[in-house]
Amino acid sequence: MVTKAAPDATTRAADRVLGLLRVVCEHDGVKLADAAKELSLSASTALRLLRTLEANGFAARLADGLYRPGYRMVQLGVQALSHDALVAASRPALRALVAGTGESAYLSVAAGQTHGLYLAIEEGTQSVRHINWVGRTFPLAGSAAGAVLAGQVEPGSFITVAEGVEPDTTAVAAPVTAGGAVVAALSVVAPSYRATGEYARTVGPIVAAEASRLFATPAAVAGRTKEDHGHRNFAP
Amino acid sequence: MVTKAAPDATTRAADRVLGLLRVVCEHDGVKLADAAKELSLSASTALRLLRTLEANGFAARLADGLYRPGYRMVQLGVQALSHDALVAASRPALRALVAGTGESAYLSVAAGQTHGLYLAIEEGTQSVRHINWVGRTFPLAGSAAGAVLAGQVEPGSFITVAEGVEPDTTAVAAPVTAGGAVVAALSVVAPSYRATGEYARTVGPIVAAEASRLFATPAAVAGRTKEDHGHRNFAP
DNA sequence: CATTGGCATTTCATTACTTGAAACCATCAT
DNA sequence: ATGATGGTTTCAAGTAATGAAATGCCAATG
Repeated sequence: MVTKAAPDATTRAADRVLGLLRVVCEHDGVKLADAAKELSLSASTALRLLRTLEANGFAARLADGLYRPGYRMVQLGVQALSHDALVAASRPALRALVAGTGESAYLSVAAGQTHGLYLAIEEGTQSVRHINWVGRTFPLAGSAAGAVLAGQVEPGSFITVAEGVEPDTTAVAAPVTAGGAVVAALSVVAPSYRATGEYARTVGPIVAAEASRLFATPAAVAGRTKEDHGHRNFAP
Repeated sequence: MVTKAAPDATTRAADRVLGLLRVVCEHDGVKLADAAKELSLSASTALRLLRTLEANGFAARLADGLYRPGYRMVQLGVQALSHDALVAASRPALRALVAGTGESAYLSVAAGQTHGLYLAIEEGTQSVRHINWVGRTFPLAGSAAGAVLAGQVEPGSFITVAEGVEPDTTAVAAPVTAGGAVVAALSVVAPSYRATGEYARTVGPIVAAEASRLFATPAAVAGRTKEDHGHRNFAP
């Protein structure tokens, strides 16, 4: 059981600097005035806090005057990623999907109301394969993984989307659940020219099985079996 | 030119909460008393700030009472990673290394005084290949990439380490420089049984060439040619 | 069972730090 | 030159942040 933080026991200045950190990371370059406006802060307050982020390496201000994530964010973020239970648990499943289908396999989670985010990737083995990267975001609307993350796919089943948010690709996705909640999507993406005929009917059950198995095999979460991942929700 | 933050223009509470965020992310579970001690804060102050991190999703306190990185850290961290100029620039080089050697290729940066961190990975194409993951840390001492990051390898050349920090592997690494400083290491890691005879003499120059080329080809940093990466230093 | 030690959490008086409005500065377009 | 926009600095006010001390909780031990 995750202990809940007391709702009123936060520190205002700390809240504010963390809010700015989120704003900076969610934009590919944000200017002072926009960051301040987004959090309803005065420009001088936002400037001071952004300077604090800079001094601690969490943000960087480049020549164009825009603030971007600093090296600390990358460093600590990917370290956190590598220790993440969901990502660790997904690795065997992703490898199995590549081995079983030859196509690229992904783990993704919701990131905000409208987008998802790729957290873990195993590339396919074919010469022509879908290419992707950790950290890339995609629209929930119109994508197979998006439908899964929006709760539109029953656990144990799968969805196929051809020519969804990316041209010339066909995606098959299934929900990863923990404690009855959808916490991630497991998906396989192939060039559409290869995803013909019985493709979905062949690949779908494989993806759904791996997704169902993700938190059902104690060995897949070795060392962390006592944690209740149902409370690990990546959506805000 | 990166504008430097004024050294004395930070906000104390914000500094402190960011320091705690760093501490939480650098440990695989830290307890309140240790986090407080590490930053010389009183326990009550640390508790309040850790609760602020929790409330904002940057930290999570699980049943064992230890604080760990929260979903926000993973989410924003990997988004920052995906937008990172160094990682973006390395992608073609990593792919070229895999295409040219068949072995797994990595981009890594220094993370602290004693360790490095894998930021980008392209897996080799062989059935038996080196396996790794984004966010994994490795000791600088005794590793090929570590020697590079410690400045022990001339730009344009390479280093080979057999049976270094990982058994049964041979690593070849070369420095990525920007503005005259070593900002990252590009490396190829193979099972030692394949890295025999002329392996290093064949692979070394390929790695060194790709590393040298990383910030020398305008096309590799499309859209960001105006930034001076020499000031983008990932080491603390 | 009671006691002890270690750690977490709450309380509260103090004041230092945070804040935002206003003034000032810098840049660019007309 | 002027005006608009955005960034930066200044400073007075008061509240938010703080840490010491008290209290609570839990596990280990006798």
